[in-house]
Amino acid sequence: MTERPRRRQARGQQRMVEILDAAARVFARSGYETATTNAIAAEAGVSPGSLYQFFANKEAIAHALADRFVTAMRTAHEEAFAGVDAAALPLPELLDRVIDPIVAFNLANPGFKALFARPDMPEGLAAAARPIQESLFGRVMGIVADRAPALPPEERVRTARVLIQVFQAMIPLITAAPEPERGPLTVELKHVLGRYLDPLTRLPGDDTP
Amino acid sequence: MTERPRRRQARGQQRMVEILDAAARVFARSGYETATTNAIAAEAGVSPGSLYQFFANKEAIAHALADRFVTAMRTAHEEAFAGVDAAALPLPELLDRVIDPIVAFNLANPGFKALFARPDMPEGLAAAARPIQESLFGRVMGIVADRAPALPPEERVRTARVLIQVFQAMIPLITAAPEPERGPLTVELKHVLGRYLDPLTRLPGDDTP
DNA sequence: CGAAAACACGAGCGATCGCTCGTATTTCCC
DNA sequence: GGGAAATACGAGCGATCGCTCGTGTTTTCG
Repeated sequence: MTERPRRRQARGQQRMVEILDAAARVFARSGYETATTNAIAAEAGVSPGSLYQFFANKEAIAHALADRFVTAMRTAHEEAFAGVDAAALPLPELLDRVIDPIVAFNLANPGFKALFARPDMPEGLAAAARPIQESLFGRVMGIVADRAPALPPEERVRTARVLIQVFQAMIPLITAAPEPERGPLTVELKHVLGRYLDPLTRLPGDDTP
Repeated sequence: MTERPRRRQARGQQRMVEILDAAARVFARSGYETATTNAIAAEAGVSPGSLYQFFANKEAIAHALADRFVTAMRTAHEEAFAGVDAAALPLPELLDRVIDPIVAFNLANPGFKALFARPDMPEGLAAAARPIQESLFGRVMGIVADRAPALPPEERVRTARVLIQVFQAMIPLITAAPEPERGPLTVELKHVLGRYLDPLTRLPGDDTP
């Protein structure tokens, strides 16, 4: 039933990397559905037959690419959230610390959104992305809890959802913008999130500036 | 070269409406690429041959659907922006007046996002949606200009872009949410936009509450 | 009424795409 | 060196899908 995994040579592992690189480019250009496996093979400089020596089918390619992205994303998240004292840091600094690495990740991995932002994403792909989404949700929840401890849990969930949604919405605007516009747009993103979050961090009746 | 348009009977016009209704449902379920014309025909209770009596090809169906949505959207926008004195109205009231009708439109037209939010949208479709996007952009620009006249034009453009992007990002969160969550999420949307916009409406040094 | 146009049907054509298979070459390892 | 496994190739199979076409029915209109 299950085919035993084959022992990859160094050449083969290199090919797999090349194929995934090519797939990322093709998916970014055409989207998942429209991209053809033969086009991925051609982009990688490989025959269709060779491609299927390494990946069982099109979805397996996407899945391997997803795993690679998820790993890179996890690293970016760790960089973004590690050692950040959400309760003590001034809000602007906190936003800088958290947002800049994740924006940088999305700029460095242009295929990422093309693969994961699609509504017709196969279930297997969504499953691969879910742990990283939940991890992100947990971290944002933590920050909200640290900075707005008086907020009821239900509203805390809602706030975290809104923060993540707004953030993810601004990413394509930033990555698609020409270079000189990216900095100001990132500043605007921080304004949106910061001004949304700021009033929640004050207790009722507290009017310190 | 050009085929002359045929004179539609009442029965035919009714069929076209049914086909577009069916297409909206199928597109909403599967997305544009994955949806098959035979599935649309079946959903409409019509043979594939009949479908092509009314629409030249798949893209023509999407285009007609786009036109329908664009018209409905224009109506919703007019309802949202007409007779709103952006300079005089308190910000919360302004947000209520503008946001509620557009949210209602998106709730009433679930196929809309499925057709227009896709990255692989054919160019013809994007062209059909562009006038309405530009109209929306112009209206938001007007509001920003009314409420923050001191803002340099360049920043005004950026602000309008951000407002629209954030708004459109929150729409799927609201429409996908179960009913009891929609109200609170809409309130959050207004908070995000309101708090982002509020500081821009004050001149430097103005600290009225 | 009668002819022309519009409407309706559904089998199947042509093209595309994911994927296979037979074969040839390269690498590993004893 | 030599056999096995891994890598490489590309023509083409099978399935799917957008769309056509031949045929038959209903509506319109003079």
